[in-house]
Amino acid sequence: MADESTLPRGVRALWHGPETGRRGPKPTTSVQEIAEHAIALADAEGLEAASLAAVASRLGLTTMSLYRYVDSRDDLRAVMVDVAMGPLTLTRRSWRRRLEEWAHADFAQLMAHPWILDVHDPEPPVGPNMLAWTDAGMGVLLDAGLDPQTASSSLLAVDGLARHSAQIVRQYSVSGADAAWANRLREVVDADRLPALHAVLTAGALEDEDGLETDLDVGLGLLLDGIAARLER
Amino acid sequence: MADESTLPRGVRALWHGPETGRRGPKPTTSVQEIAEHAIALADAEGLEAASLAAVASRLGLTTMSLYRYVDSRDDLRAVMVDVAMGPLTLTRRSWRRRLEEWAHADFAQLMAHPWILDVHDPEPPVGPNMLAWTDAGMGVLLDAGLDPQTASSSLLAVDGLARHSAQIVRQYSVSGADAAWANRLREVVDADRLPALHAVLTAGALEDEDGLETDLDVGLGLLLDGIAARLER
DNA sequence: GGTCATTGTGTAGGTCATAAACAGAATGTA
DNA sequence: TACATTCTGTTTATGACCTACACAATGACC
Repeated sequence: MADESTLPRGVRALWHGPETGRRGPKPTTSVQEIAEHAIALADAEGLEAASLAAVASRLGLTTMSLYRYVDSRDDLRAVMVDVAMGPLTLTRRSWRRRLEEWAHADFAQLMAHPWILDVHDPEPPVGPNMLAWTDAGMGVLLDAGLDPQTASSSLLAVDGLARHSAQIVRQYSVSGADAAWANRLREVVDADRLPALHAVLTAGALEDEDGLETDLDVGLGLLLDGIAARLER
Repeated sequence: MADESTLPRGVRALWHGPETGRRGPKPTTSVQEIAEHAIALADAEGLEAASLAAVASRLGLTTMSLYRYVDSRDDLRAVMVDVAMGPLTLTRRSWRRRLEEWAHADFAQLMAHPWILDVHDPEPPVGPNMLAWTDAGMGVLLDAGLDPQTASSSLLAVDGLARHSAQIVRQYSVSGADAAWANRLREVVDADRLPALHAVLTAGALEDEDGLETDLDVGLGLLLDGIAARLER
C-alpha cells in the first residue's frame, strides 16, 4: 500500500473523512466519535481522565481497539484539540473588530475546554480546524495591510495572550475559590522583600473576579493599538 | 508539631532552607540538589524523563526516598520550575527598557528549559523565584505609573507573549529541522481553502529562522507602544 | 470461492506514582 | 548512661497507564 502520508492516522482521518471502499469488517466507531467521548471525559475530570482505557470503556470497546483509529496517545490528544476548538466564523466588520472576535472566540473555547492548555504536542497542530483558525486570523491581518511576517508575529501575540489569560483565569478560579492560594501567598509575601507584589495584592487586583475576566481585553487593547499604529506608519 | 503551613513540602523548603536542629538521621540530599538533577534530566530528554524513579536513580537513592523531600510529582515539578527560572536582576533604566529586559530574560529561561512550558500546575506558582519575577515586573509597571489592575493585566500580557513565543519557536525548531512538518502542511494546505495561510507560507514567513526569533520583539513592541499610549492618556 | 486487508480482542511487558510498614540513625531527656 | 522520640531511607505492594504482538473473525474484490 502506498502510504506516503506523514500525518498520524487520527489527524489524517479528520481531514479526509472515513476511508471508503475498504476490505475487512466495517469500523464500529469513528475518530470523531472517539474524540467526542474523550472530550467529554476531559471536560468533566481533566485531561488525565481521558486515558485510552477510559475512552475505550465509554465506547464499549477494548483499549487496544482505539489504536485502529489513532496512532498513539499524542495523536488522540491532537484530535481532541482540533475537534474541541471547532470551526470558526467571523463577521465582516473592520479588521479590529474581527481580530477581537477571533481572540474572544479563542478564549471562549479555551475556557470551555481548559485541558486544551495541557496538551503540548512537540509539533505545531495540523488539524483542519486549527489551520482554519490560523487562516482566518492571518486573513484579517493581511487584509488590514500587514506584511506576512508581521501578520504572523501579531497573530501569535494575540493567541499567546488569549491562551495565557485563560490559563491564569483557570489557575485563580481553581485556587481562589477555596482561598487556599491566598493563604499561601500571605504565608510568604512580605512587604519588604516583595514590595510591588505586596502593593498589588493589597490593592486586591488579583482577587477581583471581574478583573481577571478583563485581563484579556486590556492586553488585547494594547496589542490592537500597537497594530493600528504600525498600519498608519 | 505545629505545622500550619499550606505549602507543599518541596516549595516550602525553597523558602525556608534546610530545617535545622532536627532529630533523626541527617538528610543525604536536599530539595535543591534534587531539583538540579531533575532539571538536568528534563533539559536533556524532556519533562517526562524527569520521573521520580529516574531522578532518584541519578542520586543513588530509591524512588520512595524522594518523598521525604517532596510531597508529590506536582510538588517536584513546581520546585523544578522555580529553580530553573532562577533569580532575576534588572538594570535601572527606563520602564520600557526594563520591561524589555524582563521579557527577554523570561524568554531566555524558557528557551533554556523548554519543558517549563509543559508544567501546568492547577494553582499559580508560589516559589520564591517565581514570585520575585512577578514582583520585579510589577515594580517596573507601577513605577511607570500604571494602576495595580492595569499593571497586573499588562504583565500578564507580556508573560503570555514570552511563553507563547517560546512555545512556537520550540515547535517549529523541532519539526522544522527535518522538514517533516513542512511536508505535512503541504499535504493539506491548499490555496483555495486556506488562502491566507497559503500566502503566508509561500512568503516563507514561518520558515525563516530569524523571523521566529523576532516574533517576541514584534509583539513586545506592540505591547509597549500600547502601554506608553495608556500612560500618556 | 478464495484471497487478503482490516477490525476487534487477548495477552503480556514495562513504566509510573504512591501507600504502608519497617529498620537504623541522630537527637533530646531522665 | 539508657531510653524515648523523631526523622531517615528502604522494601514491598498496588493499581493505572501506554503499547507491541499475535490471533480470529469479517467482508470486499478477483
